[in-house]
Amino acid sequence: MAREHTSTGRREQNKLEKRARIIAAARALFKHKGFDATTTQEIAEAASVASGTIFTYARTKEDLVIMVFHDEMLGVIQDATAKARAGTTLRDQLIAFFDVMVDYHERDLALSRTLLRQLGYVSTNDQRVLVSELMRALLGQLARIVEAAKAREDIVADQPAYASARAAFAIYYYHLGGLMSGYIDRTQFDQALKTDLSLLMRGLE
Amino acid sequence: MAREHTSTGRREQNKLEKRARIIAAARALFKHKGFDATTTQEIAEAASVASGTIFTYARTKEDLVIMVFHDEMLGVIQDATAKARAGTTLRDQLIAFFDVMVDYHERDLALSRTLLRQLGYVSTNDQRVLVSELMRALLGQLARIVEAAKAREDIVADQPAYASARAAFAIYYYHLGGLMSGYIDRTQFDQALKTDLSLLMRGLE
DNA sequence: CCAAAAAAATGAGTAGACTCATTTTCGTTG
DNA sequence: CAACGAAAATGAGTCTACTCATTTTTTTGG
Repeated sequence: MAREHTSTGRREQNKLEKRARIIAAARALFKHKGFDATTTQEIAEAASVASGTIFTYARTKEDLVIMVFHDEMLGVIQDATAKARAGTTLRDQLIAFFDVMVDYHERDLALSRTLLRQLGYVSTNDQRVLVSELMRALLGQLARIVEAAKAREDIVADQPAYASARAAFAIYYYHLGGLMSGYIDRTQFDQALKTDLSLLMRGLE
Repeated sequence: MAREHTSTGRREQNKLEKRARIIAAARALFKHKGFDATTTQEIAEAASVASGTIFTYARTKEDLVIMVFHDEMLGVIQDATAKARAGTTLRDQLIAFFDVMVDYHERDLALSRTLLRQLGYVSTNDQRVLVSELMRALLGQLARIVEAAKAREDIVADQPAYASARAAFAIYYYHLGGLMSGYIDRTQFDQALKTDLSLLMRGLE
């Protein structure tokens, strides 16, 4: 018999459960002891699998960070979207959106730093898929916000919403890196984001 | 007697020479065998120092990548600036500038990937100093290009040049990450950069 | 239900980045 | 210049992420 691609045989079930246990264990340990101080052995123990099993689910220890974030971030994006709705101008909506994201990252700096590091160094295909999914969700929401601004004639309609969302995110991402690496503090971050997004709104010409 | 801060006693000389040897050895080995395949032992041997000595000059193996780039990148920024002069509009100048940078990164993808990774994860103060210096040089040149565009009334003069340079760089940096991580190819990169910089020029409003 | 094959798990072993107690080199001072 | 203290170099040892040959579990086809 031909199986569905996403089958629910015992094998698939076990894999899913085990994967969930590993991610949960990694999340708890990373938050409690920090990324560096947590060993893959500890994660394996906490997840009740052998040490080698970790590496059939994540090629590297860093991959685990991406997995942990993947789940959480989708929720954060939703929160950010909700918060953005309150704003009146597109610029304020974008700032409100990114504000929620930064608040999230500031809750666990060390871990977010590891995430940012990993986002710029995708090594496996599984990882690429997870990151792509996150980025699609994030840019999709931003593009929707931009579309709404077009509809109410807050901005001109002749620019593709997706490119606008991307440019805004690029600006946010750059300053987030500065904040996470300690080049600037939160006040400077807020200021820089405001300045540069205003610039994007008005244009240089 | 009070010594100059940058003294040239034998001790300082030795340190500078040794540092130069280590960086040269690291550069040669990284280019020849790749970052991962090069061991710190090999670098130490090639530089004629003991294995432990490496770590008095670089806290981690990744720090070595920053050191290697620091020297090279200053030259690349000069080349990029020269190339940018040929352009007629600010947008074309920026594209020409970034073009030189990307060409450079494409010559050794694996190493540039490691660099990008490290740029987002500064761990030591020495590293922060080197990166800050690079960024200052880069954004400084970009700001000068923007200033020139203001002078010839290519763009309006009421935006701070530094913020404009920063926003343009943020857009470049975001797409560079996409290129280095394999989410997009060079053609898509060129297209996206063109689109998003045009957006920055014209503004959303 | 029973091989046989395929997929997944296991954990002892390996490799290599990094540490640190000790040794060596250099600068200073009387 | 000799003796002392400080800075730098050393390399044997540690720690841990990751590998891989073997074992266990699951599926499949007859």
